[in-house]
Amino acid sequence: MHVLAKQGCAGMAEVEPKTERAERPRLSAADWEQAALDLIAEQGLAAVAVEPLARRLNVTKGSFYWHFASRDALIEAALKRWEQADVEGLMRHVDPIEDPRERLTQLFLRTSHEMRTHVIYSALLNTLDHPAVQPVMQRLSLRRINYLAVAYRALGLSRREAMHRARLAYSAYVGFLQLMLQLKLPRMDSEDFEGYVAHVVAALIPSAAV
Amino acid sequence: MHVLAKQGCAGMAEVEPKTERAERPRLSAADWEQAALDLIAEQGLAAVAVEPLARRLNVTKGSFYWHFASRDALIEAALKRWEQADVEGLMRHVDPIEDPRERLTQLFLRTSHEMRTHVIYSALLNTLDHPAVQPVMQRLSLRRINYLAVAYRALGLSRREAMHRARLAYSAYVGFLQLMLQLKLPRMDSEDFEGYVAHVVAALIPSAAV
DNA sequence: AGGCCACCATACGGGGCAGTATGGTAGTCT
DNA sequence: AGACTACCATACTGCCCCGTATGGTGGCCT
Repeated sequence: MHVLAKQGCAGMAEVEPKTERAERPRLSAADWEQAALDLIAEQGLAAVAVEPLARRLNVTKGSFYWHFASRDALIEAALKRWEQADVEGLMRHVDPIEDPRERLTQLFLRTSHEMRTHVIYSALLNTLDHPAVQPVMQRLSLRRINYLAVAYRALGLSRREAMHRARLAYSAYVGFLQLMLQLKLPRMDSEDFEGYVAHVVAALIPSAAV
Repeated sequence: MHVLAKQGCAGMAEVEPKTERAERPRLSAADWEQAALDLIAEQGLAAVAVEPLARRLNVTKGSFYWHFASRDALIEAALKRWEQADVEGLMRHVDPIEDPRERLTQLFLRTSHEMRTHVIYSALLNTLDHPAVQPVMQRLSLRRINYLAVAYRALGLSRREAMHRARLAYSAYVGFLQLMLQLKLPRMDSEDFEGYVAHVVAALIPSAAV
């Protein structure tokens, strides 16, 4: 019966280069969180169900409930991980830029290219009815909008103007995400896309005239 | 132990003539479609389930399956009805306006005030994975974007500029809907809201300088 | 008046997922 | 080597919804 003859005896038993099969995954909580985020990016939070997720990882839910108390616990952990990574990305790559106009421009350009965190953001926008999602998305969105408003203020706009412009820019961001990633409007080719981004930058970042 | 003494034995136990109870609704297919749209506006398409909907209308699903072959059949019918009404609204109130700048401005202002159709639009944006929703939303969105592009062309923009500006304006529309209706960002007071709309109009509609 | 039919209730079977209980196995430490 | 523990499988209950089958009732027509 036992077919593990070729398995345990070969000294250190290297990681089975061949038979693929089960691979003995041995998952950790972080693996589940990562898999959940992947699933959110691909199919939305609604697709994050325990049993399908377990099937995807070639285990059963008996495994899952060892690592997490419930589905919601997994979701909260995954969201926490994602939010943390998102904030760090902003602080590392954009915030150091001194000139506010350059900072805004780079923020727009960066956002238009880096995808993963925005794909998840877009997917989560469709599940705001979930109690764990709402507060995370609200924090994150307000933080970003305020970040924009501060930059616009530094460009010389009044408080109200800066706030309005920040809202407008962020709305355009959110809407574009939804139109492209969820609604799947006919995908623009690379050239057209760059043209659009340039248009947005020109339209939403006040010109040099102070 | 058994407390059902007062329950089963009372002869025929008439249907309670006094408590007004059911009101004898006698529903039609249109009633179901309307109720479905109401539910979508309130809680999204996912909440449109046969049994809950029937409870809401004080009937059982026995009634539903007389009018519709399936849940999806109801959804398709409701979406068709909604799309039709949306198109008619545009054609009746905005399209007659001659001057393109005035037409655009009125389109923005109207959109910012009339709510029902946009609430449904926003809710449906969260359920684009549903096969019946995707095509409707795609048609409707493309139609609106092209409508904007035509108006921008009439204002003197080039083809590409007009298309980009239309995409931007529509993205701002979609994003603002999501931020306000789904994410429920702190509701702006009426004055602030009007200020925002004015800001958007000023930023997205080219000034008189041709 | 009697019947037809639109509309509805009741009851049932089935499926998918959440969560629990409990037993199994493989790696590690001593 | 034996025990301990981390990780996983199996099997079960329960809930909620979809869809079907079938029987009931009231308004309308002739």
